[in-house]
Amino acid sequence: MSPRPRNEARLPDLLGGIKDIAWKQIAESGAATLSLRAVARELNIAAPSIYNYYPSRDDLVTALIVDAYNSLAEALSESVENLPAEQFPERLFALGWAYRQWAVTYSQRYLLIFGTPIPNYHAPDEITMPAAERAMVPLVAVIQAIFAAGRLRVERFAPLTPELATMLGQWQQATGGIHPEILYLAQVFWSRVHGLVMLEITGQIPSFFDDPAELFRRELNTILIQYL
Amino acid sequence: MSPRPRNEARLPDLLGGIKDIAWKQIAESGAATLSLRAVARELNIAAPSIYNYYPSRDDLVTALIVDAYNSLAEALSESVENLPAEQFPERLFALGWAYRQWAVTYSQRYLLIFGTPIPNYHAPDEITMPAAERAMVPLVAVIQAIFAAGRLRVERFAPLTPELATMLGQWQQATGGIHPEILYLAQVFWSRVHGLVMLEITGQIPSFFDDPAELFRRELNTILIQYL
DNA sequence: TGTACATCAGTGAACGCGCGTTCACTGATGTAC
DNA sequence: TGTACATCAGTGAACGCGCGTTCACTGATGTAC
Repeated sequence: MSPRPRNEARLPDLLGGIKDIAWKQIAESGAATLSLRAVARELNIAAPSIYNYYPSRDDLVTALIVDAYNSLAEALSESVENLPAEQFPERLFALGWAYRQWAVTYSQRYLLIFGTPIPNYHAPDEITMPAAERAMVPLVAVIQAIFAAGRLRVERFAPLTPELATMLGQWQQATGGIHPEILYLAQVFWSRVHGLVMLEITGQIPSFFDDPAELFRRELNTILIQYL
Repeated sequence: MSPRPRNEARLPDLLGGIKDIAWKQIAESGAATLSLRAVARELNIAAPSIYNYYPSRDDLVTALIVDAYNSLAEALSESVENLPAEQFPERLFALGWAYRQWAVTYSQRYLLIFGTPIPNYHAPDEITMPAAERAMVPLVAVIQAIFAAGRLRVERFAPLTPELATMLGQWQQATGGIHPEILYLAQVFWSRVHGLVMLEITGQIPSFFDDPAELFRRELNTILIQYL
């Protein structure tokens, strides 16, 4: 006797609906206060129903985190897909700009993946880390292309210490041979963009900056001058 | 009839003790889960006693935030106070290094002031913002000294757009005339340092970096090459 | 085609928990005379 | 010096709240014959 298939038509799509409402509530008051009961309430559903879809609150949070990384990865990919491959500065700028754009638009998603870890929640690394790595792929690809074209001005950076070279070597092996300087520059490009975005999202940019985007634009342009 | 003075000797210093335990608990499990009852429990004190010292949980949090900013400001000041005034690169490096050092040592304090805002807590800007600005003073001072010595390589940065110039001009007025480029460079120096530190503290640096300090060192040295 | 039956998504009550805050109190302390 | 008294830091009980999770259930659905 085969198990009866779910009657998809009978009921609203709860699997998706739960996540939709969860995102909505996260957008309103942050991930730390996300509660199954509040989600159920807004769905006009009994709280235990959610357990038919997610075995626990933490599993729902994990699913949301993965979705957030995928959403970011997609935004980054899209930002460069229509730019000619050889327009290096434009591509790098577009990535940085899209990163901030996504972060500002979905600031609570951004904080969910990059902010203070949620109390009493531990992300399962084997699920969460691949998603995080995927989000970095477009950036590494763009920098790799610049490097391959011989346009990356590596000499403008402080020399690689042996210790750092060793660590980057390990990373190189794991990525199937991407040049250490590419990995390094991707990492620090990310950290520079991340730093400004994080300050903006958490409200630490002095209020004189009516439009933090201008600050961001100059920083990105400075990065271009420095990298290429 | 004058009010009776508190009997300081009779009891332990609860005003300080409350904060000490609060810091301890924040260090253990983060600021988001800080609870008056838990603090009282660890102090072997009835929970309502705390209300003799702080009118509400939020006021305690505010006091902690101010302390955290002061602690950071102090660490930054100390890092440069024994360096000769004309050793510009060393001073800038020391500031960045001390920033990371403080952040790594007191990561939960760092997250308290720079991480995801605590849910259902709103910091009173008039208390919190001056403390935050004070923490920036040593950095601005060092960059100002470099600028005054004519050693700041402003031409290496992307040109100032009119919009950004206007915003920096407002900031300049509020600071009593500090040159806009000084303010700008202080802001982006901070954001670069902050970006790497934040990634490290939230566990986003790839695990291949056994010692993220090396990553940080190269970034700081690169900043020095670029700034001076 | 009709009927007995297995499935299982959703339910409502309940458990135990911890929280911030209020309230009337109590009892040691220091003061005024 | 001794005593009546005002002070007020700390107390214990209580309020109302929301949470994650468990449990036995129910009833519409689809299936096997």
